[in-house]
Amino acid sequence: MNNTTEMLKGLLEGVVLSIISRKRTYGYEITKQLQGMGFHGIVDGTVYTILTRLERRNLVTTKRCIEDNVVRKYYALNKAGQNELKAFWQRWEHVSELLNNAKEQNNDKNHQ
Amino acid sequence: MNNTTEMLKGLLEGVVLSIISRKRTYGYEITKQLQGMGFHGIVDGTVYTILTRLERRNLVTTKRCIEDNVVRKYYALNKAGQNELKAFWQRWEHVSELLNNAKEQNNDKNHQ
DNA sequence: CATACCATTTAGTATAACTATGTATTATTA
DNA sequence: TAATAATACATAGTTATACTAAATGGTATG
Repeated sequence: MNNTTEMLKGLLEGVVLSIISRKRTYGYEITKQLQGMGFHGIVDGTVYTILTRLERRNLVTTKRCIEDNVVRKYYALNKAGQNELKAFWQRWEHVSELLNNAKEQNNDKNHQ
Repeated sequence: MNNTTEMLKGLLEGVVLSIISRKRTYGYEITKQLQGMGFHGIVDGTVYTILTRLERRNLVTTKRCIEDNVVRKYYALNKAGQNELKAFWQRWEHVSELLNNAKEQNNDKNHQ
């Protein structure tokens, strides 16, 4: 496990919600998108556990479809998922502001 | 448990390191400082578990002192702790950039 | 026909924050 | 002075999340 893992807790799920909100998609593609967005260490197993969780919490609708000649499980946000995504970004705004303030204070101390 | 808890995982420890780096301090005071910085839900039990962890990992030096007529356990960063703090802010820079990019993409989708 | 890629599932592990409770001392105040 | 609040620390147990690792099966390609 790399040292950014703990920092991703509570964040990765939100990013996955965000990806699904853009267009209906499926696990394997989400994994590739995350990697393309810079989340390099994330493997498919991690994404599938998040998707299972989102489904269990009724934040997404799912549908198995055949596309490009393969069976895929497609995910889309329902209303509760959209609300959760909105709430996630609000939490992020709040928490990242607190962290950036803390970092500022840290810099002040080290440069005066 | 409130819904920012998971988001604080991997962050709170870094903020505590940051607080200790400013001046030698102790658990109870760190708790009050965190609350003053906007981390309102954090209680002393949480802070003490973090401090125990930092000690176990040899990131801090500790010393029991009598000040203001009470016994306190004072913490200070050692060299490893300073390095860890530096690495923590680097991780934060990296992860927060990824998250802000994801948020941007999310906004793009919703406003065009 | 072997290999790589696409696609999903899940049991088990590690870690971190939180809950809840207990202990003990010092300060305040009714 | 007895009760209460505030200061200060410790820790066992709970919950939640990301990760590991292994398994399954289909499709494309050389």
